[in-house]
Amino acid sequence: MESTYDPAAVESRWYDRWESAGAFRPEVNPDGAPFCIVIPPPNVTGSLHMGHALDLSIQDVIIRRKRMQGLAALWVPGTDHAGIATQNVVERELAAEGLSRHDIGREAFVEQVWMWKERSGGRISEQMRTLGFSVDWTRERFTLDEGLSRAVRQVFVTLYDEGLIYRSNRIINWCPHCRTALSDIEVEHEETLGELVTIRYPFADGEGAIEVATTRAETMLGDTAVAVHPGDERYADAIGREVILPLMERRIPVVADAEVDPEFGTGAVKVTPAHDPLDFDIGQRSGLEAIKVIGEDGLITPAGGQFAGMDRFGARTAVKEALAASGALVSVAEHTHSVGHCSRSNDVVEPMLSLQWFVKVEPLVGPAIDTFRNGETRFVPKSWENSYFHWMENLRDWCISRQLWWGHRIPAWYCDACQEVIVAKDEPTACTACGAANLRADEDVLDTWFSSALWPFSTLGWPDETEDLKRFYPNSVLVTGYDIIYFWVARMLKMGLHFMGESPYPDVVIHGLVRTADGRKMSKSLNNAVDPLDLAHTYGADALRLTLLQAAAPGHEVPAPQDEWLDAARRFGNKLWNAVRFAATHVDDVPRAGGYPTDPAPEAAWILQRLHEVTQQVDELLDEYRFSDAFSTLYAFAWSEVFDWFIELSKAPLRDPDRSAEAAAVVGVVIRDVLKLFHPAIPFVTEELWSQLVGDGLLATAPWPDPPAYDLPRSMETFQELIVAARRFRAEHGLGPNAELTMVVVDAGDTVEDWWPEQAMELARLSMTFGEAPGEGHTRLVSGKVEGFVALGGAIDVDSERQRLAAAVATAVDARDHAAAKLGNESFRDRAPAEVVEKEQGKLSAAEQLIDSLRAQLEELG
RNA sequence: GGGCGUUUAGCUCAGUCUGGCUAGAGCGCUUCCCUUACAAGGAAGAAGUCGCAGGUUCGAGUCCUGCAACGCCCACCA
Repeated sequence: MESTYDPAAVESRWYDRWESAGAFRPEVNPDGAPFCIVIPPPNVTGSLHMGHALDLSIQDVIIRRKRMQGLAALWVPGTDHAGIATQNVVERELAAEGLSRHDIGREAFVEQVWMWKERSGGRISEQMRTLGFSVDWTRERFTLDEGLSRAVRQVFVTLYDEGLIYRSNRIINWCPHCRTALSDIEVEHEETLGELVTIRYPFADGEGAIEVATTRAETMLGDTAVAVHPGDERYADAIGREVILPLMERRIPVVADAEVDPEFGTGAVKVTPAHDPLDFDIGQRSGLEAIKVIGEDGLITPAGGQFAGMDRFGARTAVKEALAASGALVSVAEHTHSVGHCSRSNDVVEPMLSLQWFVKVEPLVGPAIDTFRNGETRFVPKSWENSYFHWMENLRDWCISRQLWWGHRIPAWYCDACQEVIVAKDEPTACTACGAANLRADEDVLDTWFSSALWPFSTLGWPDETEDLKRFYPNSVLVTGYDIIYFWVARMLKMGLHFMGESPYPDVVIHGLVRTADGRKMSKSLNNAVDPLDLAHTYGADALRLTLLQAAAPGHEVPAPQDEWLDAARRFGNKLWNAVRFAATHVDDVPRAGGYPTDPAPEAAWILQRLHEVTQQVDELLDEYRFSDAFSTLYAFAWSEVFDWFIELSKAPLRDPDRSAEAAAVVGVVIRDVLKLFHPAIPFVTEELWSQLVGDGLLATAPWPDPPAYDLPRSMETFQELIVAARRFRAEHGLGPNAELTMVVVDAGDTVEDWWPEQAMELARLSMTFGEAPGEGHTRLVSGKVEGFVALGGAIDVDSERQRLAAAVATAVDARDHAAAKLGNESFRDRAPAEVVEKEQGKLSAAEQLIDSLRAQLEELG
């Protein structure tokens, strides 16, 4: 073995071996209970970002541990066709050649996207392999593959037949850039400083006027009424009269509607039913015409009169100027309000009347809430329930049709002869109503999230009754960032409960988003994103994974990996490497599992007991999805107990022919279990080291450790003896911790001559400086047998020793006073639990003793 | 306009649910040590009025109330 660990060389050689051994298939544990995670499918044409690296590292820890625990662990990989995102990418490519998708036509365009998908779609899976994620590639799925498309059509048709999918003319969010409708959550609201324009609408009978305010002046071209609150006395006379719409010179009525807030602005609102949801509702109630003045292209329609053909923002200015010129403009004031932007193109979204397909969500919401209330499903951390409930209870129907070409075609056909709408899984040959043969297929595709919502069961083969579906639905846990709870998690729950009758998973683990050092979201557009593959290249995939896992505390945002942390994680790999290198020179034949000694030497019993405790702790923490705590605990145990302590303690026994076999066995077993415990987090280096130390099969499929507990009387007794002896020794010689004091423990019968001078170096190696007490300073147990001490040398720095003692006295006095004050408090004595009072008394007397001894030492120093 | 989160050492964060040894970790910093798995290492050490103000309690970083700063989410503020 090399003396330093080279991640690049090691990491490149394991993934293929795992895969070809079938290690990631649930079939490796044929008798195990099923355990299943489906991957949140990344965009097929994208590449892995830091958020994926975190999300997938967490899932890999879960799935690898379950696999080692003997469960039939399945992690289903796959990708999402990502409708708008992917279509935009290919359209940009076309644009570079001066073409639009309309130039080449739908069929050719879709073919081009497929080609693009074939070209670049492998990138994600390549990156996942590089980072070591143990998914079952034989079960890989794509949201647009044949099986999932069948699932989508089945769901659509069923929901349509149940009346939960309908087609309707309503106000939707329209992105003029993408030229498609969007759902509510694809709109991002941004606080924007705009203008509040107040306009005077004169009454048609010539007496007076009514003033209305708007932030979108151009929409006034489509006004078909002015509305006021029915109880608003200021406008009681106005209701039922007509006003003249400036510029358009149209007579429009003043109507009453309870939704109008009399407190806002003038209390009168212009009504544009075709371009505002509230206005649309008012229009419905008052039977108003809806005039569409902004088109799908973002330009003013012919209905906009003289402004027709103008861009919507240009029209806003032009309308204001025209209003000013005609004297109808009352005022223009600065006004901050939130403006919707398309989450894909960032273009300003236009509310617009449009004929679209919707999912009626109300009947689906109840079960998706109850599943949490009755404990069938839970969020980890639980605090997400509140916002989830609040959000679910205020849902509006989900607009699912998109005017795109890349996606699942909506399975609807229209008969122009009799206006029949036919929704079916397979294309009908003739109208089911009138028998006409010429049916027109719906041009639109479905929202990408429609197919994602089916992912937990569609990937397992639904609607077919496959073995996988029976075995792995419900899944076991879902891991995702909070940013797609509404997009994805809520919809999976609704669909899973509706179609499978069971929650898709009992646990929903929500982690934070990866933040940059200054706490901002990482994003390509802000140009502050760090490519995880770059970091994996520099520090190793293991280092990246460990760093992310140590940062992932539940309920918190995840700070982006910083160079120092990554470096620390890489150094840990090196430390492990060297520990195994040491062990491998002393140990042969480490068993795959078991091999725990029944009557270990004291230092062995100590580390084995710690191994037992730490394994239990780590198991508990991982069961609670507390990855940061689990791996921090493990890291501290491995480094400061196993490497710094235990390996040092083992050196003497390993050299002693009588004890070396036993010591070697323990070293082998302990380090083997450390490798096992770390394997889910850092699979590459541990697998490599497993091959060096154990060499029996793959670590990836080795059994999870379950080390037994040990009693520690013998070693603890010895440990105490050692400390007592050290103290006595120092007291006798008037030495404090600042003394450069070196001591060793020698076996019974040994004499100084036996050890000195030939063994001087060895003694120095084994010797340690003793602190004042356990926990203060460091004390090492060098041998199970403590018989005496040998001083090899020593000196005291009187000044610093005096300073130290003085500070120690002050601290001890504080402690004593603190304890005394507590004990002097009557209610403390009366009401605190007895053991607490006892402890306090113990503290008091310990402090007093300590003060005495410290003062004595001070005096000795003079 | 609602809701949520955060505020603890120079930096990044645990600890708060379930109140109890004089508050912890990593990194950084100071001193010492290149000795046999590892200098990409080892040993020792300094460093915190736990955001502010009240309250409950024998006892508060932890529970309650208010405030402040920062961040996030939701919302048909015309």
